[in-house]
Amino acid sequence: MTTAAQETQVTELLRSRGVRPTRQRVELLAALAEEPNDVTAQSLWRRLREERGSSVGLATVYRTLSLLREQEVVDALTHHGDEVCYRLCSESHHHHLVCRRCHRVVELDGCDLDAWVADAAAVHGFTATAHHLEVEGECARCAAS
Amino acid sequence: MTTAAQETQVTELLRSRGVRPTRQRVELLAALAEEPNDVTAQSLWRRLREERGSSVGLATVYRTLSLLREQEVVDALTHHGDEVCYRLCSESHHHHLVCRRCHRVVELDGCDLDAWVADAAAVHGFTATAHHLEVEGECARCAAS
DNA sequence: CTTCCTGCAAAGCATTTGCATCCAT
DNA sequence: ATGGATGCAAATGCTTTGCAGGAAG
Repeated sequence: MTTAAQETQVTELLRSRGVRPTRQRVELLAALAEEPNDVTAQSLWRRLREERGSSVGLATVYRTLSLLREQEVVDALTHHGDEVCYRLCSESHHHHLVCRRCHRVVELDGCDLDAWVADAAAVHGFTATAHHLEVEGECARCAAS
Repeated sequence: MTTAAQETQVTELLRSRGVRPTRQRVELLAALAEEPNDVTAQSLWRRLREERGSSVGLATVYRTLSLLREQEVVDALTHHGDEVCYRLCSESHHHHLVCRRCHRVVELDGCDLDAWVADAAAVHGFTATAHHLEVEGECARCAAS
């Protein structure tokens, strides 16, 4: 459930990014904060309507997620190949570790690949500006079963 | 242009993966081999029809690319976010360096991140089975202009 | 021959957009 | 008040699928 405290926090987050905190945006972000894994726009929309009694429209979910991605409030992942998934992530540079069985996502903080990446890019005359790493594996729980 | 030698080479590649070398598949793979960068199914289809006089259907392009991806003959990339791009790549493990201005793609061979990745995964109880790194940057040509 | 492949057109689906209405400031 | 945001439905565009005819072994 969404508590008043959570709503306030989410509202502040939106304000701090210059995004007007409308009811729908606050609802969406609060719901996203409670998702343990990444979700598609469609699944988040269904959850909002069916489990949270929101009357938000699908188009608004898309518009809001797109806006939040631009403001770097959420990360957009594409590891399932066909559809885009969203996730509320830490603000610092990090990578994702995804379980290939249960799709659980864990954040890998403390990336120290910058030097390696810069070197590899320089070999080809490139100046590296960003990098994205995704690690696929099996989590302990799935490996045990 | 596609030479007879190229066609033979492409045909052998298909045979070696147990894929029946039909005319369309050979045409497609020969065309892909000449693409310097990654292409979408749509753009490859247009090029086949308009610049190579092929009468291949769009559905066949999708079907063939999908088949070749399963056989690991081509790599599927999603760096533009919305559409899937394909590319004929080296067979060994490698990563991609993409110019954010001109979208040129260079392969980064000799990845020695396995140890780093395995360690990072182990911290979270995961067993790493694969990893994908994409480096975004600016190529020398674009940086100069 | 027989099986798999292809082209075409139609269908499917995620995402975007137009527009009248509504809400936050 | 008033400009931006929303909901709905229609449109868009990539990708897949059904099916009759065609090619490969």
